[in-house]
Amino acid sequence: MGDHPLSEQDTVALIELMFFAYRDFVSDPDGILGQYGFGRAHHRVLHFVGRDPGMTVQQLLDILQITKQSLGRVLKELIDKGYVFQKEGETDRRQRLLYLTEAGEELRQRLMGPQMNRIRRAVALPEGSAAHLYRKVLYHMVSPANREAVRDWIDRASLLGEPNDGG
Amino acid sequence: MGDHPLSEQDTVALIELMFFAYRDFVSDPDGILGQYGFGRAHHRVLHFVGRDPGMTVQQLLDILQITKQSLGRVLKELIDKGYVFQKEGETDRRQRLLYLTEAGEELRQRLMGPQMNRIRRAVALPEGSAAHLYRKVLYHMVSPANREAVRDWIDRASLLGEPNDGG
DNA sequence: TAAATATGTCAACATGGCTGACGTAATTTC
DNA sequence: GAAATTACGTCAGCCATGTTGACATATTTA
Repeated sequence: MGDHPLSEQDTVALIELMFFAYRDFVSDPDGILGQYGFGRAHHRVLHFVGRDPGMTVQQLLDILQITKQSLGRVLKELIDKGYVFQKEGETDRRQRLLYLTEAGEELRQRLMGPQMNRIRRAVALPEGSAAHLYRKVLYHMVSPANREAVRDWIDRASLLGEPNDGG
Repeated sequence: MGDHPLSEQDTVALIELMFFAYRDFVSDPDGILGQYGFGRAHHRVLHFVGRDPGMTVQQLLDILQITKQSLGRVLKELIDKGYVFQKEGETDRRQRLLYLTEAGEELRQRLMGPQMNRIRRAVALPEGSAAHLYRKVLYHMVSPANREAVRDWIDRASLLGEPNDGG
């Protein structure tokens, strides 16, 4: 069971579904972002900073895997418009620890809402453990070299646990 | 079973895995594309034209959901470099039906290879019907308004079935 | 004290989206 | 048969977001 590889046809269908699903998945927040003059890059920053308040700029760069120059632009805009603020590190004063303002956390929740609904609907299938399998499959889609970082992130962020949600 | 919604934590983990997985999934072909002076947009065109040879420009636009101007640029490059060619429609001579050249089909296969491997590895889990569930979940990630088009595409392309592979 | 680290910034460039406008050939409709 | 619509192409300019390379500053580490 699950021993022989997936057929060519089924595999191609999954490749294409990856394209279609991601396309629609990221379309959810786009309309909202437009109202603020933001783009997807801003969304990513809001999301990850909100998940791990006090993270360093370097940690964010590692997660996003973009250059600091790319990050710089969107981060500056988010700070200027009052959605993110920085605090000097206590142990290491070179660091500029990242936090969301109240407006930032509100926006983050607003952006996450439709994506959570979409995920929940997609996973709410009759076949029992769809969510578990789906998660496992997506995890194995991540490149082996990145899996430890991703696992660490998910585990850590889960421990931190939506700080502004559970109180 | 699967009755109550997914927990906040689990849902957020899936949202993030969607980001990480897609990021790495599309990274596979990027290196190859660079050798040809192409980008992801070229890949999409190669893929879908190869899946449905003789498709019209408008059909391709509907699949990709981009403007004809955006498509125009990459399509022109693919034609100029000899990976795609056009044929006047027989019943409607306004149409420029799209086909891959041999080089185009070769490149398409080369780009698809690592993604197929990645999908197969990700889906080859002990839990029996992982592939089926994963596909179902991804399908339900597509916006309802787009599901009929996506289902039609997958079904039709599956019927056409990788023309340059099975003979 | 010297080297490495964390961060910021300036400049230039590439990709791939977008809108708006215009043109041509072919088909369809009235 | 004239008019409207359709399929496609193209020019021009704009925007978002990625890139590289270079340089500066403050702080920590060796």
